Amino acid sequence: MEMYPNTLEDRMKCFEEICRRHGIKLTPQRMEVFREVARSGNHPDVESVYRGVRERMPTISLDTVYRTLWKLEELGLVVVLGSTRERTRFDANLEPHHHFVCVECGKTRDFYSKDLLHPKLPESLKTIGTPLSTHVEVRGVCHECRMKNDKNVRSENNCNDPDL
Amino acid sequence: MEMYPNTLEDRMKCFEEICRRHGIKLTPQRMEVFREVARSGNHPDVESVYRGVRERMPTISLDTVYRTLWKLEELGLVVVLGSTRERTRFDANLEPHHHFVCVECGKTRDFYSKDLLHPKLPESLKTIGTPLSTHVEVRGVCHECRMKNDKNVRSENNCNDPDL
DNA sequence: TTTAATGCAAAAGATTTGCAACATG
DNA sequence: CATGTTGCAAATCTTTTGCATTAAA
Repeated sequence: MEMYPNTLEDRMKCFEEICRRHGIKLTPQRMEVFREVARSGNHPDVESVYRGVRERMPTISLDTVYRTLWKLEELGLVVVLGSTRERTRFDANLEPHHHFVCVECGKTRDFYSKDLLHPKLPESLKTIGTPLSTHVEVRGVCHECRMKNDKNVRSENNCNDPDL
Repeated sequence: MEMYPNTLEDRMKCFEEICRRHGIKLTPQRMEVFREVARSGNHPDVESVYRGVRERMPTISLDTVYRTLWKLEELGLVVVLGSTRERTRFDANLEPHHHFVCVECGKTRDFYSKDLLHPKLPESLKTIGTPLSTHVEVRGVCHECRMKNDKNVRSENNCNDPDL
């Protein structure tokens, strides 16, 4: 049974631990940026984080906030909501469907499943609102990337690889 | 049993029908932009659509593509992938969870469900790739907005509403 | 003929980058 | 001390807007 840090205090500990482990410097700016995201349950955007941190640290710059947030994501300490760094994309497929997103190449592929269109939602949702539709996003590695990776692994170990 | 237009031809028909129904002018630019999205299975971004359309219509401007795509979305003819027009947002909650997104106010709230973390995925996924994790996004109306709406409806019908 | 849509150019936003000064490990 | 990090300003990239012109219904 895994445990996740869910108090602000635990999250800060986890943050410091991981920075140390990665040889990443523990600067006051980083601590404040992380604290700001960690204590907010609201999925803040960059501006909100910036505003929040500035109250305690008025000299911090916006680009440091950007850099820090991406660094935190890289370290797996925060997660990006919605479609990450990508541009807006459009889909004319109106048939209800789901998406498989490849974590390597970022490509999104459609798939269909009747079961997933109306899954059993938990009771706790009742306290939040009235559901209208459900969409499932599966993250994974697509076969295309899988094959590419296999090839690269081979290349690393084999100096006779014809592709080199 | 609903039917969705899944051939390019059907989609074009549907598009023309809906434009007419909404009194929206059927310009060559709009037709080309829609055709470009409709025929591509790749969830193209704005630039791709622009490039694609320009091959047949070299004078079209990028802002027309933007305007048209948003108009198509408004008409329900295309769907936006990922987190729409919003900014990037961050989340320090690492515990696996799902999101309830309010279609009115756009706010995202977390919810938890063990069942949804490992739902039964369809066979068809095997042809796409190897799943690592699953995330469910429920769209609906949150109670907050629901109440706001109720109030507005009341206001419209009641000139004595104390809030007016 | 009326009204909405287009193209252009400029503006506005969001995010990134180069670089010198600075702070952490 | 060495290296990674910061702040600033400028650059870049994406998206939106005002306006005169044009085209659809």
